[in-house]
Amino acid sequence: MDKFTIKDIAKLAEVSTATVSNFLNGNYAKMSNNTRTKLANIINKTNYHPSTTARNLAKNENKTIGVSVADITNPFTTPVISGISERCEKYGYKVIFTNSNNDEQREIENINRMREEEVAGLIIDPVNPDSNIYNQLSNAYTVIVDRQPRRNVIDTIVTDNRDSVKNMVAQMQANGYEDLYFISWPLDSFSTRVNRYAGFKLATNYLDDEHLLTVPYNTELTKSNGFDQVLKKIMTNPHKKIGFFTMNSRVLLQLLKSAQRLNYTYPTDFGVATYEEFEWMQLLNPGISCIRQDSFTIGCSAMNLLKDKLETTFTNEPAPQVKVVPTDMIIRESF
Amino acid sequence: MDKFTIKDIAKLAEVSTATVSNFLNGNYAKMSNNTRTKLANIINKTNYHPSTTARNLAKNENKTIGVSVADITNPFTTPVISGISERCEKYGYKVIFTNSNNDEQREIENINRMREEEVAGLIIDPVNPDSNIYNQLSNAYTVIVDRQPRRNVIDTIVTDNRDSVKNMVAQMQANGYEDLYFISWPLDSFSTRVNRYAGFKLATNYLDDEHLLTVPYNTELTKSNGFDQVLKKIMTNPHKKIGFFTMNSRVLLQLLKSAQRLNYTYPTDFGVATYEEFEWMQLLNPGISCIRQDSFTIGCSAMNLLKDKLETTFTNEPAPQVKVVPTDMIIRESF
DNA sequence: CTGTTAGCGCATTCAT
DNA sequence: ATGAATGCGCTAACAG
Repeated sequence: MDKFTIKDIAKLAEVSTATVSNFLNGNYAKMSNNTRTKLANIINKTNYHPSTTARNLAKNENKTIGVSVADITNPFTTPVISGISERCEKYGYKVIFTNSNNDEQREIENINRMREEEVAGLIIDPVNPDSNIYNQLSNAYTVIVDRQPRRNVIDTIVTDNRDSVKNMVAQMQANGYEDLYFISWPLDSFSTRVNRYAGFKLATNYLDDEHLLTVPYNTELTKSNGFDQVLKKIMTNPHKKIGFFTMNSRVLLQLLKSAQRLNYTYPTDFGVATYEEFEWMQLLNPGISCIRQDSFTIGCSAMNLLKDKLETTFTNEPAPQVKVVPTDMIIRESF
Repeated sequence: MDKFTIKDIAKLAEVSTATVSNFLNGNYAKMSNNTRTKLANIINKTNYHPSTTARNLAKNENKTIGVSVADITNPFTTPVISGISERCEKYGYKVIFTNSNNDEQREIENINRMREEEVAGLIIDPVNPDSNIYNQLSNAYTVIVDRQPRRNVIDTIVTDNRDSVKNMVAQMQANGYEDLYFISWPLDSFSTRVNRYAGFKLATNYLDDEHLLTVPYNTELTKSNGFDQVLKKIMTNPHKKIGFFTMNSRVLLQLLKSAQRLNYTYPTDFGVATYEEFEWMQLLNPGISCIRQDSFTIGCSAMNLLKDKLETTFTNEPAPQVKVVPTDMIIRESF
């Protein structure tokens, strides 16, 4: 590629490198209009571009932020990345990505690698938000998205998990559904799942966990995994209108597949609603009521917040905050 | 973060910075075993990490590669990125991402920005592979994926578009389907679409384009856009078994939605197969026969190739090649 | 307004 | 086997 340096430009323009540097940094006050236009011309003609590497070294700063995502194949992730990228571009940051592939060890390595490479800030979609690797990270330069740590030491951007579920389930109740079930992958301590379930309990007032149904994570849809039995048992219990809320679209897929095998249909035999919305849901007839989360906005918010933290100097560090991004409730004909 | 430099380490170990540098670069031959272990200890204890920025500047190299994707929300893209990332990690490259959002202008800006930032190489999933921006790029440091330029000047990794469609359609013919249609977004000059259609014609030997049905790009599934009429007309033509091949999953969605509205079902009223496979297809009953492409491998191959190009010095530049990544044909019950 | 100069953190001859 | 010196391309005082 081009081999021009600031020296070459200085020589061509018959000025010093300092003047060129000033020009590059927009300090036009420090030069005559004459040299300013001359420089502009030369730089334009030579197609010269300052080396970011050298610049970073000299200024001892690095305008790149590092992103670690838990699982890039998770459809939730893509819009988040998209939001982050767009923001970074706008703010003049570069962004480097790593994928943990749901592997906690891998995540640790990735984060460490990025830190060693002196990124200015970190945005993390954590595999396990309660991992203690985050304790070594400073809230001054990192933001967590999606999954929320139990002990909050770092700013976190999450979607409205609890209240949106609560509202949707309340809606189901308003439509006469009395026997409600929350279907989810194992809750473990994933805040997304836990909070969605919390919303469910808030609406239903169930005291125990009898209405929490779990299906195994990442299983083949073609196999029943015993869920068929569970479903069958529930469905043969005829006193009340039965409704299901699924924790995400892949769980919904499990439920529908199971129902298909057992020949149950909605909204006749049961009502259903889900967290998440995807294009393929439009194929389903009747349409599925769902909670649409705005992942793109989550990405944007994360970067906005990070930029603020990076570029403002606080006299005293503010307490870590949790920002909740609102969702849309889409009502269709599934209950 | 840490403020240790190579000087500090040198001082602590009572050696010169040169020795430390040699240690860091694995030139153990140039020092005694004694200083080697001493250095190892100190570096370990101080948690010192050399500055990649300074290193890059000194060596005048930059181990990061730039990736430009046409549309990050395209489900094809995610596994490609995943493959690239994984490879980069393995080979010790960093990777920076940009999203063109299907905007050619934006893509140009992104690519230029990355070039200015002195990335070592470029992997491009192009918005418009025939754009002349690629003429300014050297085949020495760039690889194109997915969409294939008509005039090939840069190495390209694509999925097996033509032959896999040909084979699938031949399969449909073997099952007795005689009136076959290829449904696609407008072909324009997108190589993916063009090549898939070429495969279709190869199998069917249709001479004209009467059996090419196009649906508008990115439309709401809930609207018919006139496709319902087209479908209806075809379906009322009863002499032969009718079969459809859809160019990708989103087009499949269009077809199925339309069929749903008109109350046609497969494989009774028509047979169908599609390019691409996604998880939600498992919901469809009967199952849809499809061509599964290995996007992850495409990403890996792209990075493999790029690494080769970057790290080997050619006496004479080899001619640009097109690498075709094979697909899987999944036969289910949709025809 | 413009030029001189001393770093930024590291790699790399060339001596010793 | 080790060290001193020089430079990578740029920025930021400080002089003038």
